[in-house]
Amino acid sequence: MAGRAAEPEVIWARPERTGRGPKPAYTRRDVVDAAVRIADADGIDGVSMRRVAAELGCGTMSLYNYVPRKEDLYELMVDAVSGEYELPDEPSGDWRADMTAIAHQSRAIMYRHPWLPRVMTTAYGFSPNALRFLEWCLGCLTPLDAPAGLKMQLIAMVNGTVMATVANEQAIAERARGLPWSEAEEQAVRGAYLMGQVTSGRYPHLAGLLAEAPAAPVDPDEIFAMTIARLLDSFAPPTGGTSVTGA
Amino acid sequence: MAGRAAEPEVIWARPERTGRGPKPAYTRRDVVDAAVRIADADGIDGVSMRRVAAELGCGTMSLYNYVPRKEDLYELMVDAVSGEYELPDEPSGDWRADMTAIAHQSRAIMYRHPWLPRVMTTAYGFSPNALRFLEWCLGCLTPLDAPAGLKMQLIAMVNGTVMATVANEQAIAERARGLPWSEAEEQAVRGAYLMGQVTSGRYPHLAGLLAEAPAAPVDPDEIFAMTIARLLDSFAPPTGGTSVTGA
DNA sequence: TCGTAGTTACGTACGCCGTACGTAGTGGGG
DNA sequence: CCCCACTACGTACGGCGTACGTAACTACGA
Repeated sequence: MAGRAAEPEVIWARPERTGRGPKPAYTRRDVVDAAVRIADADGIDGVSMRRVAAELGCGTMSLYNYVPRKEDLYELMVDAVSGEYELPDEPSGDWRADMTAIAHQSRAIMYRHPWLPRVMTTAYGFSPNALRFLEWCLGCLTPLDAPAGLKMQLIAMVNGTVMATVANEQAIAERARGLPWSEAEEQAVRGAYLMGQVTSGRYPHLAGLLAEAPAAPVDPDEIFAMTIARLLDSFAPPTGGTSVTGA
Repeated sequence: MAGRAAEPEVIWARPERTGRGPKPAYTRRDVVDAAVRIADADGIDGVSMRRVAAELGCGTMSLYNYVPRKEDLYELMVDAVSGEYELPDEPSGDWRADMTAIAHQSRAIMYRHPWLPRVMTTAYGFSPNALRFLEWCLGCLTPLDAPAGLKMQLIAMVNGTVMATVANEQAIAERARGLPWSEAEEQAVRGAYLMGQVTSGRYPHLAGLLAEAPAAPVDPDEIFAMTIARLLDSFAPPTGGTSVTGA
């Protein structure tokens, strides 16, 4: 008989081995790493059980000894890259600085793994590294005098904002994968349509915006930093000093 | 010969009909509505070309007369439900009120169509209704004295926040679709794992948070309203009056 | 010590999926 | 009026997730 029956369980609670039987050729981590490599290279849709097995050099169905369902593989992938956070031993005491640093780390991780935002909308939960991350964030926020619920909101909003930002920045690139034509063609064709619409006169405000835009070429990093700063301000306005609202 | 060759194009620029030949049995809108009905009922993964055709009562391949690729169907679906925004003829003049109303409409739409957040991370672009929405938002923001780029950031952040919020609230329900067990079992099993971890002592801050939580049962609507208010504050702090920071 | 039960490995097969391609029939424009 | 662009759609291909069966292997209880 093959792997155990499908029953309600969380992948994190399932032991990788029980001790009996032949030694497995790989570890669960090997499988996940292979999947992450494929997703980084070819996008998340390139991750199929057959492809992962090929990458590993084993039979497709052998994977089911390590991972009960593909959904669990996704969760394991998210957890694996969540392990890339480098969290100091102790928070600095400046919660704004700590949260800003965390946000930048999140962004860097999502740039390394552009499939993350998409997968996280379905396969995100309280994985070990998610708990580690959450615990760290709460630690950073101890200096902030606020009820626990508010701290959770802050963390959630920072995360959500980073996700939305990166997803937005990389939308075209990610979408272009597996299209019958190139990314450049896609971008050109979409840009042409947008221009046609805007110059049609039906969207005066939008036209005004686009007319103004080229005058101010923007730096994504700067925008990101400003966005996060503003977000943190909204939870605890900086005591005196200049506002970040203006440009 | 069947439908035209695959070439770079935007679905919005492709005419639905050219005039020649027999009258189509359906409209592009019929196809999209059928897809939306299925997604609402069975989740986005229930939307397959075969299923949509069955819903419509036609052959599978007939759909390709209306929609060149499935990806385009997704974009059409997003645009269709984006048409559910009810936008007055003129902004009220109070941009905070207008943007708050928009955010609540967005949330309502995403509750009606829980698949939206997931699909929007890949299939979102400058569709007609997206342009209409954007134009409206920019109109609402004319009273706000800020550079165009900042207004775009504001709009993007409000949208992103709504998406992240709803996606988070509905994560378990959406994930449970197509699982080999029930949503209740899923939730129970995940809750049990979480409890086990938190009570292990490895996550003191998190434990403290959970100990505090049941004392303050939360109203999602209220949290959402507060989050949006805070977000808007961060772009233009209310002139005098109480801060919304505290709970 | 040894049988056996639990495990690993993996080939085969089923029912889905998106969609390329071919064919038949229809009706508007030159 | 007739041609041909167009609609409708059946068939088929290559891919997917994974249920199930079989064979080899090894740690443990008797």
